[in-house]
Amino acid sequence: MARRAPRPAGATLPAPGGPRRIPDAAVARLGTYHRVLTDALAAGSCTVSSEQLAGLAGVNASQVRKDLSYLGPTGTLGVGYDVEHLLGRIGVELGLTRHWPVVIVGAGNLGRALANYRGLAARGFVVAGLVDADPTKVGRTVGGLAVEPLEALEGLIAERRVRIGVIATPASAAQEVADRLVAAGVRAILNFAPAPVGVPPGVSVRKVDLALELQVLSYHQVRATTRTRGDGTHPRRAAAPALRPDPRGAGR
Amino acid sequence: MARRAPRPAGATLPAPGGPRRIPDAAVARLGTYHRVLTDALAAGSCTVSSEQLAGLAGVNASQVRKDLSYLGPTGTLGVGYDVEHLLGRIGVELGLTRHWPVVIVGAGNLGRALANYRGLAARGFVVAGLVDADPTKVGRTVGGLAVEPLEALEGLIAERRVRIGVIATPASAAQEVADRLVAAGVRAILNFAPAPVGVPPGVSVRKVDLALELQVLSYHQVRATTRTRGDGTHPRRAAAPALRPDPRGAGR
DNA sequence: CCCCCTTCGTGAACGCGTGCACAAGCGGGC
DNA sequence: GCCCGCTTGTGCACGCGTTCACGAAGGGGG
Repeated sequence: MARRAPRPAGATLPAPGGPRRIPDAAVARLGTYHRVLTDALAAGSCTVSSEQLAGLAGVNASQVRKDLSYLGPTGTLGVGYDVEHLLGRIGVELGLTRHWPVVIVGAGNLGRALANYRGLAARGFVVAGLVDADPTKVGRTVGGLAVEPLEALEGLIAERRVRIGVIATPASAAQEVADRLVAAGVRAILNFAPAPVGVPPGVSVRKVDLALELQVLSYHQVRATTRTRGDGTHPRRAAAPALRPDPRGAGR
Repeated sequence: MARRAPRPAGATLPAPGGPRRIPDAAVARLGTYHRVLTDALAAGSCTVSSEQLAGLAGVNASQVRKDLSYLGPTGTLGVGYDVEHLLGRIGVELGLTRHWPVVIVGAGNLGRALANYRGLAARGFVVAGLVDADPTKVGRTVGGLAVEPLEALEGLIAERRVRIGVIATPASAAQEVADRLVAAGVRAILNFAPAPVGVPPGVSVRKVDLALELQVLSYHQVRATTRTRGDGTHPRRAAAPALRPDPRGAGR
């Protein structure tokens, strides 16, 4: 096959009149902005500047402006951003204005914790089903929801219009569960199992691996101790996400 | 436009005898390799090629080789990597050979799930303490561990040599907890609270926000539906992490 | 009515992470 | 003993994400 794709001309330019596509990293930050803006609105703020918002979200002010620019012109030039308007704008773009039925596969520690977690419902993610392969877990009630057998997965997805699935099973079952989710119509998967899942194009997957996060921290500790400031001028920016002290903690 | 720094000779080499620093993204993948290699060893494999390992971990083969090259020469040229040797090498670098006492702050749904999670202990992360500010939760036993009052945090960290802290509290308490953790000697924090925490230099922080992950998926769904492939040639690589089918699923 | 201060939006540069292609080198077969 | 195939390790280029710096524009004070 052609060595090195000849770089199709125009690939850089997305589409002249097409709607902007927002990079994942920016989408994640927009979600953060949405949360802190909700708090700010409750606290009585009508407008915020990019600098204020940056302080609340723990990022750079330039970053805030660039992220918000993906939404089109949303701010007033000498004033800042209207909190209410901005919340609406982000909500529409991220789909937070509607309800997203979610199915959780696996009623273990993590699955149950997620089913109980209020933070999900607060952002429009309704746990429409919780299934488990273990018959002894079926029927138990978790967070006002009965655990259903794994066999009910497909019917449940179709009936309740589920578009997002959460895999909270052991690694060995992850791929099979993913296949069934996709076959049943799920288009987005959040995978907590420590195993990679392959999905066909058009399906989104995001992976969260708790042990992996701790391993990265562990590595930082090993580095910090084995070479206790032996060479480096500064300990790298391994930490300290450039967050200024900010006297008042996010309005708690 | 070659103003681009003329590449000072020797600048590429960090330090002749100095240990190489590994980017966080690579460290995370090394953790994944460690896990799949453990499985492979149990399954009887003595050596693996970068291509095999890539298939198991769900990444590119080049990526595997580049990541492993951070560890120094670890492979045999015509054969591949010795599984046992590689496991040892990664384990040392990531600090998986020792035990890391961990304290979990917040005995809510998530905190309890983490305390029960066996995947942590399997990688050397021992939950040395579980504390909560709510008096009604103190004394309850979770995963063979009694919930202790928040006041016991400092003593517990000092006594059990805790270096890693996990914040599983509401957002409003996150910064205060982080400050106390750092003051008590914790050098690495895993933050599950949906709020940014500021720490002094030298302390590592990683953040996991469950609702945020779902919001990113939600955004993908919104985009996929509002513009049902009306323009893009391909749906972007929004998903499909370049994982080839790979007939034999990771041992399942 | 004019001027200055504030603040957004964005073009450009920098650095990082990712993927490709190739040279170097080891092991097995004949 | 020699050759051939397989696999590692790495230089290189591309694209993305982040940050800086500046032009444009609106509001308030004199």
